[in-house]
Amino acid sequence: MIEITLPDGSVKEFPVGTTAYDIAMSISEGLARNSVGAVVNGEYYEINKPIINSSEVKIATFNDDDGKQMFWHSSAHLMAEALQVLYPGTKFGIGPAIENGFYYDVDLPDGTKITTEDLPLIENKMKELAKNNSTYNMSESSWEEAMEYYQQAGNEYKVELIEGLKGQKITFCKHGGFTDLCRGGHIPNTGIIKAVKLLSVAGAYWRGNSDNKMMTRIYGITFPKQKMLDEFIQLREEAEKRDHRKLGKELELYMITQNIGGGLPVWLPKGTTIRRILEDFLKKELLKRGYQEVITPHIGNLNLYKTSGHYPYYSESQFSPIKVEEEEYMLKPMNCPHHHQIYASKPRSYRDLPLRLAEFGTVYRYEQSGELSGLSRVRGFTQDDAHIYCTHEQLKEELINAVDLTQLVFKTFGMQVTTRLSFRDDNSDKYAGDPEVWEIAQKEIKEVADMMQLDYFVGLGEASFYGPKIDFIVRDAIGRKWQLGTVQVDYVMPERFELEFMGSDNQKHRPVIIHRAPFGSMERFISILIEHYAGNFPFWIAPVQVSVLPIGQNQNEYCEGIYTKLKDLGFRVEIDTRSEKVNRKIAESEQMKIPFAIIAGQKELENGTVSLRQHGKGDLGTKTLEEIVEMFNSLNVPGSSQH
RNA sequence: GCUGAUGUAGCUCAGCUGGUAGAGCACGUCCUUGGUAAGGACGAGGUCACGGGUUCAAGUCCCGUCAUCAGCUCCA
Repeated sequence: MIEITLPDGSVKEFPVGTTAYDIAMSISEGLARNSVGAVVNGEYYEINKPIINSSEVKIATFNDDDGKQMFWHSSAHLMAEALQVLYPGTKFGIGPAIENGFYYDVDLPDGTKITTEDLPLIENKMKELAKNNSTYNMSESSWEEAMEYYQQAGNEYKVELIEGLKGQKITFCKHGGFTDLCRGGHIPNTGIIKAVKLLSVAGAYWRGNSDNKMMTRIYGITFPKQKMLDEFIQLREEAEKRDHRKLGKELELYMITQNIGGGLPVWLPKGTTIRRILEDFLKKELLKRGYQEVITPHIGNLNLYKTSGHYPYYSESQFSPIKVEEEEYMLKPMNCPHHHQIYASKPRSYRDLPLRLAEFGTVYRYEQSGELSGLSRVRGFTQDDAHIYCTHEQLKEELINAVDLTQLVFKTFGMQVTTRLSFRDDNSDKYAGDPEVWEIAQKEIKEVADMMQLDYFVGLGEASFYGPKIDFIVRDAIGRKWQLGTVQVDYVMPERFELEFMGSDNQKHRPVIIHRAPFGSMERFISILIEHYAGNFPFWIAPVQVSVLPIGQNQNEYCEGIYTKLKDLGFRVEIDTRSEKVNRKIAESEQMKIPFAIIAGQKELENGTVSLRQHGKGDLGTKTLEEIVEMFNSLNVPGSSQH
């Protein structure tokens, strides 16, 4: 007998060679019916794979992440089988489960191309094959046998994968007429895949390396029930409505025109208002926290960037230098070197530190054309940048302050973030500076993260070339991840720019630099903000807070008075005196997602009152202007989530 | 930059297998002065992304370029 420990901690005895299915049955028939596989000591097991030793066992169903992974991994096999039938000679690369579904990278036979139009065909073949209820059968062979198999099959991709598994037993998975190199962890049979949707087809470099051949990647998702697929599709459609590129146009926040240039967003009046509100909010915080604001030019001498090392390190992603009177200038790709010049402009004493220089600095980077996307990825953007020059002793406290400010920003806007400690990859030579100093910097960052009880993960190889970072990452409406805020430790630039301060010991010392930007880029932050609120900005951010709508032209004058009063009080207000019906005016006010509409007809004019309507909620009834102003004042504070 | 898809009026989109461009909204003028999500009439508006080619004839077919979208690579 062996002992099986279940997730709730209970331990049961089973005979040697029992299966997850037997264990599930012993709990309930329903669980057994819904189980798609099992996690045995952290490894994925098929439901019928014998368990030999005492183990921790978790039964996986489609309702948990492990179950989904097995389901989608198995679905990738099914898609591969369909592709093999439809496009004989296809070579298969890798086909993993991902967060929402799966993909398979394939190398199609010469002359074959798969486009979006072909996807339904493949879908149908998958559904057809699924109905065969084929089981996923695992088998094992020696490394040499496996190698020979794929060498004969002429599949250089699998050969490469097997090379990486030298000396190990190789496992295969076979279902229907398809055999694949596979570690294991499958659903009981193809028949439980009831709903199939192939989502997109795109190119993907083999092994993620742009020097390698580009394969065809097909993304798909499957479900055990059609209803689940319907819900998934509906959710996706809802998400697309939040897309900032769509809302940005509809709400007249920004535009991008080729006449100015791709990736160079133009802020329209309403978008500019939002941006100014965010800047005002942050500037106030910065002053409280001892920052000093500076302004530096948009271009700088190329020598600066040679000193910093950004040029030529990033020369591929910078605009070409501009030659003027025998000197070369760069559109600044970052603000740091300019701030370092301010630091270096006079002798500094330890008494001056920490010196915190802040700038909403606009930088220009040559991003590859295929990368540009709305406000998220652009060629010109403004960082809410600052550089903190401090002593080593002050570093931790300053890091804590910087992280705290970043957290305040996300809290103020109610945004969910994940935190990444971005560390160096020891196997890479892209980093500047002494590895030992890196170790220290990373240790300091980790200590701060622990001290502040950040819920973080470590990203190796995610550091910048001059130092480790704490990055704050959010998702956009369609699930893509973007880095927003960042706090970085830098021992390299003080060396390169020979920054110094006079210590209390009358000796010269190097300061440490913290680079930090809570919003990150104003453009990207606002793109996320638009999607976060689905364009329904809270009152304090809304570019137009209230629209005044006279019912008939007889009330235009009365409404002008209200409009002027609100405007004088500092509210962002619009008035619509057109000879349109009030329904039309309301519709347009709602469509522009303006938080409130003040409506006045003959009745209100005679009583000296107004009627108030809230966006998305409807008529709030008759009020006096005083009541409304009081309410608006209470809503008009940073961090207020009310609309 | 790479792979694939797409590009028609300010916006959203129609335009079947080639036969000389349409709708709704927006815009302008006029009528209408209305009670909580779109009142009516008329009008103006397009080198069908751009450049070549095939054809008697190209928005439609072919090639190239540019841009947008999805993904890959990259991201100080």
